[in-house]
Formats: sequence, structure tokens, C-alpha cells
Amino acid sequence: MATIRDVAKKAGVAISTVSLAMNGTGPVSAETLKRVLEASEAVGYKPNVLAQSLKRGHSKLIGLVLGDIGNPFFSRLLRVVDSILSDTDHMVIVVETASHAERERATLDQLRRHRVGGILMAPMTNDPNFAAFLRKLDMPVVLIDQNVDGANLDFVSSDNALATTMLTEYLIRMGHRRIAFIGGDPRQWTAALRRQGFRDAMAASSLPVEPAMEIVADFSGEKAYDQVVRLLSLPQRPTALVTASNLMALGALQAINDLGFSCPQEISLTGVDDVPWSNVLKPRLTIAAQPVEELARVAANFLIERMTHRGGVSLPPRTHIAIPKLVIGTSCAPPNT
Amino acid sequence: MATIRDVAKKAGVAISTVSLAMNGTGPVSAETLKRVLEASEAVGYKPNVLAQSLKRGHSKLIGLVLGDIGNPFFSRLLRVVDSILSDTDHMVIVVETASHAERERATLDQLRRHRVGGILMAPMTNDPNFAAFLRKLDMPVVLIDQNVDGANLDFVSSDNALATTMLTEYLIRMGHRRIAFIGGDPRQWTAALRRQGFRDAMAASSLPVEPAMEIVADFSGEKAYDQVVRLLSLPQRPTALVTASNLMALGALQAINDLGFSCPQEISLTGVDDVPWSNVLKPRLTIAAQPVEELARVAANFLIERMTHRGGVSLPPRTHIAIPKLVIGTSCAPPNT
DNA sequence: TTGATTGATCGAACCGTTTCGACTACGAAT
DNA sequence: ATTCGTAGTCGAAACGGTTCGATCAATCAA
Repeated sequence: MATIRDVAKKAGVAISTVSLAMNGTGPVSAETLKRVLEASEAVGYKPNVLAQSLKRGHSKLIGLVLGDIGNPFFSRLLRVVDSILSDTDHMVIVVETASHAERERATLDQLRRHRVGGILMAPMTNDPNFAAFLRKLDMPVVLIDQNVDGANLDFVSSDNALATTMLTEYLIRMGHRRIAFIGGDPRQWTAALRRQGFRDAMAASSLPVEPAMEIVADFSGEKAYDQVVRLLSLPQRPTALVTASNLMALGALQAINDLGFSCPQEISLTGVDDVPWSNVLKPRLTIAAQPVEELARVAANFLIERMTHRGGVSLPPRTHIAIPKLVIGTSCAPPNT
Repeated sequence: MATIRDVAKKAGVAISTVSLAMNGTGPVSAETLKRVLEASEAVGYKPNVLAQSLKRGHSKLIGLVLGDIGNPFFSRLLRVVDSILSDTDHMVIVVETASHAERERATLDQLRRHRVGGILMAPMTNDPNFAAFLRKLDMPVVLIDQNVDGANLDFVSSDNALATTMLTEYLIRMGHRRIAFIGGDPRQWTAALRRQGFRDAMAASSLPVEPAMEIVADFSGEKAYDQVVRLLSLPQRPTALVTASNLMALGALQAINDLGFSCPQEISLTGVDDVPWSNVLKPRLTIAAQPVEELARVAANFLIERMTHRGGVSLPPRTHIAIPKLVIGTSCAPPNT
């Protein structure tokens, strides 16, 4: 691999001059510039990013820490982030923490050792210890989707409470009264808010929320499937379901199908977050879609600002909350009583 | 950020001794080891990976170059690769080339500047120039899914011809004779093989393949949708469809639905490659599933071997072809004539 | 007693850049 | 004529590690 020394020797100038010439920093005569460029071309010089980064103090890599890459929400996020950051010559290191809390800290430590320029993270844990850990990290970090109380970092998300409120109100307007909610672990930021949004909507219409109708699963599909099977076997089963994620909605739909119920005739189903190719699903799900592109864009830009502005780490944290969009499908119908 | 110097000073030993102690390379007395470890802990020392990599000549990062992160095939691949490589302390840089041929070269160049330890790639292009480019790269590279003729690199894929042959034979056994094939650009390795597998199966049963029944789209869903709409509007429309990818199958299904046909009663549908949550799709697709986990695992291990063995770059290239699995769904039925 | 071996430690060179301060020439200002 | 500013170039010092060879004391064989 040709180094800057080879170029310097070939061009008959000092190493520093090559650096000045190639980066356009510092004055270089047209003559030397030409010679350097030719020499560089001749020896096939490619700057060693490692050396550049070492000198600079940090690399032009950014870490993207996600819980579940299989979730289309996150893979779409990755795509947009990757595309935006490539414009500023950054590359993205992706790590899946598989919802393991301890892996999150280890991952962040590892990224720090790598001296990444910044971190984009959808945290899974939300406890004070982790918040302290994040604060001590002392590098540009932007949180997406899930916040960490007390971390005091940039945060980008959609209005999670509004999402379930929209769905619940939609079902109520349609005539449903026995509505069940299948949510995630309420210790998670978004899970708690989505449950709250459901409760608020029910309360606003003076509808009771029986404990049996408010179920804790996780954002994956499997657990939701089991819970919905249980739910639909109750003597007093709900007429409509609000699920807290896309994968849960799919799990619920499968449970409905497998038990021989029909959706939407017997059970109405709604969910948060888009499902790819939802249009080939039958029925098409009625969902509160998060504007993933917007979230990714804003988050990436927050991060870029923090990385480029000197002292950007200590800028006051900003928050961006996007508004979800109700997408009406064919998975809801008035209750048939 | 504490450096090795800080540790050395705190422990009262030489820099080199700290290095020896921390890495377990070279003999260190129990006494010094203890002092170094304590000092390291006290100052909060985290080795600078950039410096280590610079010295070593390459980083412990590997590049994963994919055409389309949104495709579940690739996101599953990413997940497995990420998990396997993290065991050897590697991290993964993900780049989406969005099927842009020129972006592939640029991306590879960029990864080379970053001195990544190796590259895992699902190439989109397959031409002699690109093969030459890959050969000149002179670093550990493993190709997944799509091969590049003449590149002479490790290659991991499933038997693409067998996949469509299985599907076509299945349809033929069911009684279908007018079977259409919707494939990708045959300049792509897998697309060509999948078409070949279809042709072979048809020929083996002495069934004719009319040009109108063999359609070129791309692996995305949109184009397949358009083409299927056209196909089903023909006076002599096919009774069964073999699509060459998961996204295409979904696009085809949507087209069938939108035109008011019923699947499988009027049109049978099959596809290559799994669709996540295919079990909630109605009908459930009959597909030839690629063993993604196996592909990812083998590819990652090929790469690890090449990276760890010294001179691994010049090892003779290996090939691993996995066998796809026919997964029967409810999207096929005998033709109703 | 001497020479060889070994364990523990150290200093210095090196990886490939960037960048700071110094130096030279040369035209402009005084 | 002398000073000043500046364009152009250079050498050397970083950045933060690893590693090679040297040093030195202690152990051991002859």
C-alpha cells in the first residue's frame, strides 16, 4: 500500500507538502499541486484513514446501536441514516444488542474504544444507572425512538401516546367498548407512553379498562401471539385490539386467524408502526405509522451538528417529536353485537 | 481520555511494560501486573483502537456491502453476520449500495481506505471489469448470494437453479402447464440461474416456454407488480406464477388481488426466498426458502479464516452452495380448467 | 569462578498522517 | 535601502499504541 512518503518521494517534495496539496489546506503552487497529483495517481495512493483518525482524535465512523435489526422499523432507519451520513463521508457501524441490557453498555464501550465520531442509539434500557453511564460517555450521542430519563441527550421520536390514542379513538368512534391493549414492557419509554395513550383515550370516553384487557408482552410477535390466543379464549373477549408495535400486530393477526376468528368481522385489529408490504396483507392493517424517514433524518442531522460544531458535545440537548399518521386499512369494523 | 502513558506513569513502569501486561504478551511479574491493572482501572484507561489498528496495518472492522437493506434476506444476513463476528471482536460497517453499480466500487475503495480487515459483499454487478477490480483489491473478500465471474473469491450462496426448479416441478405435478416466470435482470448471477432452473424444469416435462411467459423485472416488488398486471391482462393468461424473489412474490400477490383474481383458485403463486411473517399472509406463500442463517454463518467463517491465517488472502477460493428448502403454503392449487 | 540462560523491564523506533513553527524569496510599503 | 508581509516549502513533533533489541540481575551448569 502506497503511503504519503511514496508520493512525496515520487513528486520530489516534502511529506507535509503532499498533505497540504491533497487536502487543499495551505498554499501550494500550481506546479507542485500538479506534480503531487500525478505522483499520487502514479503510485496509487489511498490515504490511510486510520492514521488520519488517530491524528484527529476520532474516526469518521458512527455507531448505530439497535435492539432488533429484523424489525423493519429499524432496518428502514438504518437505510436512511446510512444514506444521509454517507454524504458527510461517514460510515456506519451497526450493532444489534438483541435487547440485552448489558450488551448495550459493552457495545457503547467498544464504540468508544474505536473512537467513533458519534453514536445513534435506540436504547432498550431506561434506568438511572444507564443514564449516568450515558452522561459520562462524553461524546456526541443521539437517542432515537426510546428516551433515557436523565441522560440529557438529543432525542428523536414520534408521539407515542398520540399513536395509540388515535387508534383507540378510531375504534371507539366505530362503536367498540371492549378494547384490549397488548403492550410492551412499561419500563421502556415508548411502551409506557403507548399504554398511556390507550388509557387516556379510554378515559376520555369514560370507558373502563379492565386489568385483563391490558396485557404486557414485548415488542416481538411471538409473545403477542400467545397473549392474544389467551385473550380470545376468555369468556368475555374483546371486540377490538390495540397492539403496540408492528410485529405484535402481525402476531395478533396470526393468532386471530389460527383460532378461526375473522378479522375484522369478529375482531378489529390495529397496531403502531408500519409493516412493509402491508398492502398485500389481508386484511390491510389500520395503523398509526411513525414517520421513520423523518425520524432518521432529524436524528442524523442532530448528530452531524454535534459532531461538526466544536464543543458540540456540550450543546443543550434538543428533542424532536414527530406526529404519527393514522393509516386506515381494512382490519377494523363496527362490533357485531 | 486516558492513554497508555497515563497508566505507565501512575503505575511507575515503562509504557512498553503496560502494553505487555495488558495484552498478556511477554513476561510480567505478578507484582507489576497487579500495579498496572490497578493503575489502568484508576485512570479509566481504554485502549485506542485506532492506534492499535494503525500499528497492526488493518482494523478489526469488516465491511458488509449490500444492495438493499430493506430486503429481509439481507437484514437477516446482517443480523447473523453481526453476531458471529462480534465473537472475534470485530464490528461491522454496513453500506447499502442501492444497486448502483458505480457505488459498489466507490464503497469498496472507501472501505479499503479505512483499512477494514475484510469485506463481505453481495455484489450487484457481474462484469469482467468489476472482477478485475475485485482481484486487485488484495484483501480478504467473501462474496455472498451473487458471484462475480472471474473474481476468484470465496463464494457462498444457495442453489439458485434448484430453487426455481423445485417450485416449477411442484406446479407441474399439480397439473399446471401455462406457467409464467417473473425474473430479475439475467445479467445478475442469481437471476440467470433462477431463470435457468425454471427453464430446465419446463424442458424436463417437455413444456414450452413462450417468450411472453418469461418476464424480466428486477428483484423489487414494484416492477413485478406492473409486469404481473400486464401478464394477467393477456387473453391467454398463465395459471401459475414463479417469481424469483420474495419481494416480487409480494408484488405479484398484490397485483393478483388488485385485479380481482383469487389466489390460489385462479392463479397459483410461488416465490424464492422467505418472507418474514409469511404465516400471516393470506394465502401463505409456497416458496423455496434459502437457508439464510447457514449462508451467513459460512460466509462469516470463510472471512474469519482468511483474516486470521497469515497469507490468507492468497488461499485458493472456496465455494459453498446451500440447498434451498421447499416450503409449502396455501398459494397453489390445481388449475381449474 | 565464569559463562550462558532466562525473566523482567525499559527505551526507542515505527505505523501514516496532520500541523505547527521556521525558513526562504520576493514584491510592496516606508 | 530597509523593513514587512506573505506565498511556498520544509522538518519535526505529535497522535497512542506495539514490538524489537538492549540491559541487568538472578539463576544455573560446568
